[in-house]
Formats: sequence, structure tokens, C-alpha cells
Amino acid sequence: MRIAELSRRTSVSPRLLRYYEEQELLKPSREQNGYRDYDEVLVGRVRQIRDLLDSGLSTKLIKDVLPCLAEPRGDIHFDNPEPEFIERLVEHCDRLTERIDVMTRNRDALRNYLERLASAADAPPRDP
DNA sequence: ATTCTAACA
DNA sequence: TGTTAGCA
Repeated sequence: MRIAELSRRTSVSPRLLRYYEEQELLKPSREQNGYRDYDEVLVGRVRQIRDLLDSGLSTKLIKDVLPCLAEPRGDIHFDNPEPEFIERLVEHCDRLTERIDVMTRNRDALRNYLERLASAADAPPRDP
């Protein structure tokens, strides 16, 4: 499929799609006319890239980790992963854990407020 | 009509 | 990231 269709199916602008390619996150083949030709599986990959980006991972790290995550099987890709690579991954996981904790607390607080709000609506205290 | 590259009031 | 220019 061409860039317009992938853009439509992923809600990612063509501009960004080309940018991801520049960052080596995607490597679509080319038609004879030079137009980018995206494989069907890239629809999922683009979404995965967006999710990773949203989680705060840099495009640089995503480029290195994407091929590892893409593996269907359980085998590893780098027999000797750069210690620095693993270090950043561990750091990121820690940051995510921290954010998840904060978000969980916020959700629970809001949920609690909503419940109390609903209760108050059920048994409305007579104000006059 | 659609995509491409390059560049920025 | 958006937008635009000038091509193919």
C-alpha cells in the first residue's frame, strides 16, 4: 500500500511516516516510480512505534529495540547486547513503573470521588 | 490526482 | 510536525 493508505489506517500523517523512515524505524520498499510501498504488517508496526514513542522511548532506542520486539519466536537478537543498551532499557522500564504507579493512584482517587458522587445522588440530603 | 524531496514567515 | 514549492 502507498503512504496515503497507511496514513489513513494508522492515523499517522504522511509527514511523520516519512520521518520515521528517516529515523530508520520503517524501511518501505519502493515502486518503480519511486513511491513508497508499505507492507501490510507495517500497519501494526506503526502502531507499535507510536505506543513506544508515547511511553517516552527515544526513536534511537526504538530503532534498536523494534527488531527484538518484532521477533515472533522467543529467540534473542543480540547474543551480546550492549550493556549500555540494556541499561537504558532497564531505566525506561523503571520510569514506566513509576508513571504507572502515579497513574494508578490518580485513577483510584478519581474513581473514589465518582463513587461518592454517585452515592450522594442516590441519597440526596434534603437541603431546605 | 498523488507522491517525492527539501526547506522554512 | 505542519506546510509549501517544484517535479515526475
